[in-house]
Amino acid sequence: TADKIGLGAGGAGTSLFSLYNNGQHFAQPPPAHMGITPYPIDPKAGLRPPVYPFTASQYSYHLGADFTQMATWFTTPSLMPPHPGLTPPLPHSLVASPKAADLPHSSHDNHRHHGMLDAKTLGSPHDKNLLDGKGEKKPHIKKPLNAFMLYMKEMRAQVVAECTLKESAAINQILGRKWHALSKEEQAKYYDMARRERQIHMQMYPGWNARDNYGMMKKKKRKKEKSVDGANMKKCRARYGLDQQNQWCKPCRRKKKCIRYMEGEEGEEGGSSGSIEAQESDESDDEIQDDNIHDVISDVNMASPSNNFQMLLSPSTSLASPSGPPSLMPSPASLASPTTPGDLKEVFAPIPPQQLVPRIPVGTNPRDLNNPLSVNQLTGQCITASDNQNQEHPAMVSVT
DNA sequence: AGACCTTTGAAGAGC
DNA sequence: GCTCTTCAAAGGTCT
Repeated sequence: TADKIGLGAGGAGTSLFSLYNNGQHFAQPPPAHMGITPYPIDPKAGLRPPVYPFTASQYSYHLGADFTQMATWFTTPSLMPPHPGLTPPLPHSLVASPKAADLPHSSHDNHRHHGMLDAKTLGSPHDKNLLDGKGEKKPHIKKPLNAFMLYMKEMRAQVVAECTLKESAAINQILGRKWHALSKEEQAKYYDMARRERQIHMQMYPGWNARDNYGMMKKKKRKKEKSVDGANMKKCRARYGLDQQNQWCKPCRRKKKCIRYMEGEEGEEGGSSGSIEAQESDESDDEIQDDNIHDVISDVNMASPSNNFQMLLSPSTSLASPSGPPSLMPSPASLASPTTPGDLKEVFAPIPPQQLVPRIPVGTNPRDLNNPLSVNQLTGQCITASDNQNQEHPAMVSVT
């Protein structure tokens, strides 16, 4: 049966794992430049298990308790590998989620290791994703993971372990910064992995199209579109760019819905919102000033995230621009043209080395990474509880 | 229960 | 060719 499903010990001769690692074991400690501490020791369980979710165990083909499920799935004609003689390793879109595999209290840990298809990945007969409009089964084939997704899978556990943050949104921000901090060579490793994922995915599902999965999140999209800061605000931004903000309509400058774009939308939300002039002038000065502060903060983050500038006035919202680039770490693109509007100097000041910034207890607002206490804004590293013990300045924490 | 948040990259659609 | 949109993972939080 193993041969039948293409999971023989030899498989294609070389496991994806060994391909990815050029023969090196993947569960090595990460490069020192990542600044990751060695695996902490769990007093109860001893050494932590390897934090890489897709180490050898995931890319070699252990047959365990879920084997029957795998066999059933793989022997489904429509899901069989396209070429009988081809025995491709499983791409990430088909292997077990570490969530299921790494459950600390799993009743059969030894059998639920990585590399096995789980119900979530495969979809159960009751999974609504498997049913098309006619009630017929339609397997949901997930997209192959891209380089960053592979990196996230690998590094998430480490970041979570060394950080008090637990929310994925916050963790992902850290991971995003760490990703940018990787060397080209390090990133190339993940790009290569992603490329192989796509190749294998393509071999297994020749007819699959990314478009097939579209619509899954349509609900979300519709809800987002209704929000005030929807994509429409990008219209003037897209049209004129950040360099010509004087050309933007007033609502756009204030992160409101673009009235110029709304002119083209017949009778939708724009029609009931009153005239353009009214929209441009019917708010109080206080509101405008308040908005401008938020805009300034947001725009600086977007226009020059690399600047060595510290936000001294924080908007009430945690992140200035959900769709903007990473605002706290330099990005390669932003390094090329660091600009900061001169009129922002009253709001922003350069951070001298070792400047003390107000400390807020770790975990107060875990999602707020503009909050310097959650993350070292220059390194992307978490500020841990132990960092948060500046005796000289109990209310401050040093940022280097 | 399910949407949201947040990240980057791939891929498709539309212009 | 460019821009925009969607979806991959994750899990705590919110509705």
